[in-house]
Amino acid sequence: MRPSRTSRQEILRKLSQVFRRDGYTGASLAELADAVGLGKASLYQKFPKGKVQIGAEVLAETGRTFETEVLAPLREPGPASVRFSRMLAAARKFYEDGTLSCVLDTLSLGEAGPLYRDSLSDAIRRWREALTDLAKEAGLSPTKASVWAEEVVIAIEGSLVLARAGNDPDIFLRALKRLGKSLGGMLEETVRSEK
Amino acid sequence: MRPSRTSRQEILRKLSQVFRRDGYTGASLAELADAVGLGKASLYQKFPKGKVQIGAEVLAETGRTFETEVLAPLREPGPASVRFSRMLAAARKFYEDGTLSCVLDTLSLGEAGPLYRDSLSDAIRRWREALTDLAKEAGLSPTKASVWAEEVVIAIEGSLVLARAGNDPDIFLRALKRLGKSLGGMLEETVRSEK
DNA sequence: GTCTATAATAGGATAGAC
DNA sequence: GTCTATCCTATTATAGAC
Repeated sequence: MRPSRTSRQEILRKLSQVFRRDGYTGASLAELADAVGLGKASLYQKFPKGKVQIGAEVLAETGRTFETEVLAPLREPGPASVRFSRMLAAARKFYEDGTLSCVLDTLSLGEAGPLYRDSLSDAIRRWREALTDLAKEAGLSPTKASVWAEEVVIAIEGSLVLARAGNDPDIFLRALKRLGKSLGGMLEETVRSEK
Repeated sequence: MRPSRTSRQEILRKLSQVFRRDGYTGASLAELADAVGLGKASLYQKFPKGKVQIGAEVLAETGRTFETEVLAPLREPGPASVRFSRMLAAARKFYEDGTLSCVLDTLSLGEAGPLYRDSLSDAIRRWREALTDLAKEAGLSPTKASVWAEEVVIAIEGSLVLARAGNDPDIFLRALKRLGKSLGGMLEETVRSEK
């Protein structure tokens, strides 16, 4: 039996919500403790190194969740367009229809940046690589595949920022819809240029 | 003589740097005071309502600067493609080659969001409108112009987030380069679909 | 494991001297 | 106008009871 393992995952997911709403500095230990329904002292029992450790473990857990829920569909069998659509649907859920920010954004600002730089860079790289692999498989040249992957990640991050700043989650949903057509569009262009 | 007016603008620009690096919560009064070379008490002389007022005035000043330095080129006479290129060059400078974040990002997180929502929404709307007007003038339909404008803003904001999170400002510069070709690309598509 | 209580420090804000 | 000094609160973190 391993109740503690599951429990820690659940705790980390609740903690991640606070970081994704308030950023690293804005997430106080009081809020973090409230989010998991514990006292501050109990958090220190679980994370002896305090807030820095909480952030690090939240990032690690968020990365695992993102891999299994959002990136996994890209690597499954089936047509590339379907796999990509599944990733977009999973992203929509992961970002709660544009109402929840990305840790790449909220945990890279200010003092948090230097703390988590490696973890953040890795997460970006993995996301881009999974998309690049899919695009190459779909028939794009390595160069075009890489560019397309970069643009997908940029569009998701940018629309999340604007959704939050403009208090308008629809901009995120619209961006996802357009992305759904972008792989096909890139392939058409490629075909056209080959004629 | 009005030395105070100019001086206040310079002060606000220095203050904005702190908000753009550390976010609202992360920008302490000590740091803000340091940035302008004054004591904390002197800041309260200039901004009696404290940090909330500093943020509000920084946003207003940043908005003015963005209008005159980045958006103004879009409204000047000349070919649309040239005006757009000038906006991109100005944006590159405004975001210091991808090393400085956007206030839309850093002043919309956590507690700052509710405080500055209106100002942030306005800034997004003005940016999008200026781009939409340019695109319509260039020959895009109102619908396509609006979509293109949205995608431009999204790409800039998204690439800035990734530049910061991945510690790789080049992604911002690459995004700007691709945007430079995007207006022409949209026009080509339109022409093709009209055939 | 979780709690109350409590340091110790940092942050926002003000008073009053100069 | 700017400073030093100070206040009050919030924040991070720890000690020790249960």
